[in-house]
Amino acid sequence: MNWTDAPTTIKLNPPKEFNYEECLVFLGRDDQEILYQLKGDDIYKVIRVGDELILCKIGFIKESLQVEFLNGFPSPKAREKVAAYVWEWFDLDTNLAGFYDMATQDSILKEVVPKYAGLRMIGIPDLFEALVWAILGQQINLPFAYTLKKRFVVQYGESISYNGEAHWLFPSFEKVASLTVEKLRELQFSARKAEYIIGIAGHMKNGELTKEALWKQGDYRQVKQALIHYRGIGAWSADYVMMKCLHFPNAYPIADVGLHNALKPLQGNERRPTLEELEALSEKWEGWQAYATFYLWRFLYD
DNA sequence: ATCCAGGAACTGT
DNA sequence: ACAGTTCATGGA
Repeated sequence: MNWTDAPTTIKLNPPKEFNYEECLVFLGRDDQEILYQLKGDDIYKVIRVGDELILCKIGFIKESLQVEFLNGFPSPKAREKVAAYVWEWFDLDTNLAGFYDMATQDSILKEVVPKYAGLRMIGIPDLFEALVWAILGQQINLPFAYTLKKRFVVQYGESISYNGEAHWLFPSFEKVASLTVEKLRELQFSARKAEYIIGIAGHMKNGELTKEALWKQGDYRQVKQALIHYRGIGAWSADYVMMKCLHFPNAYPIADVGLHNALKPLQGNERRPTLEELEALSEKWEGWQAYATFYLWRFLYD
């Protein structure tokens, strides 16, 4: 992590392949988003460090990501945690040169990837949030999934007020673990999704399910198996979480409808790609499946 | 009205 | 192992 520290503002120096505007396009893709707000070219987001809720204003000035603290003066340790969070959120550890090289040789990616040069994998650093979002997104349209997320966050998350506006934090797994299915049904969660989410929260509350524990499982296949063993997490959700939260470059949600829909026109087809075609693409994209998928989602948004 | 959503578990063979 | 069924509700 390449950053400079100061009491009220920290600066992150991103790698060469970084385009803030492209990242903003992705961040602004849904106006129902509640876990951050865009105002002009600035991003407002609350980040939790221990018991502290730190409201940050993130912008891009002089080739640096600048994070300004709006509610008080976090300790040096807290500032470092915030820097690490933002660094991870924008996936600034990945060197995209290899991906861009590979894309120039690929008949599909070469039509897509250069258009969004500098777009990073905008992640979900919080594991509970990533798992819940994967479950909420299963088999329902995206606008409705955002509606459910919004209700969930407003009902069970914390917020801090700044200039008359509420800034929300994702609910804690401690709190969600003790909810009942009925309480989530009130938000129009299906009974199944409610069970899955409460169950996942319980596994996180007892400490067994953490990012570190998952990484310790070993390679891609082992981590994926470990995730799938939790009720409510199938192959698609496991890959989604490994892509957006655990930073596996070869995570590949092969059953993803968005991925399929993006590939349709790029392959010149009316039909969706077959499983065989998707597996062949995965081999061509080996080591960069997650970024390929992410850029195809971005393509879909155009 | 009908089909599909950024699927997954459950059931029966 | 594999195929069919059920869950649930909003959008097009």
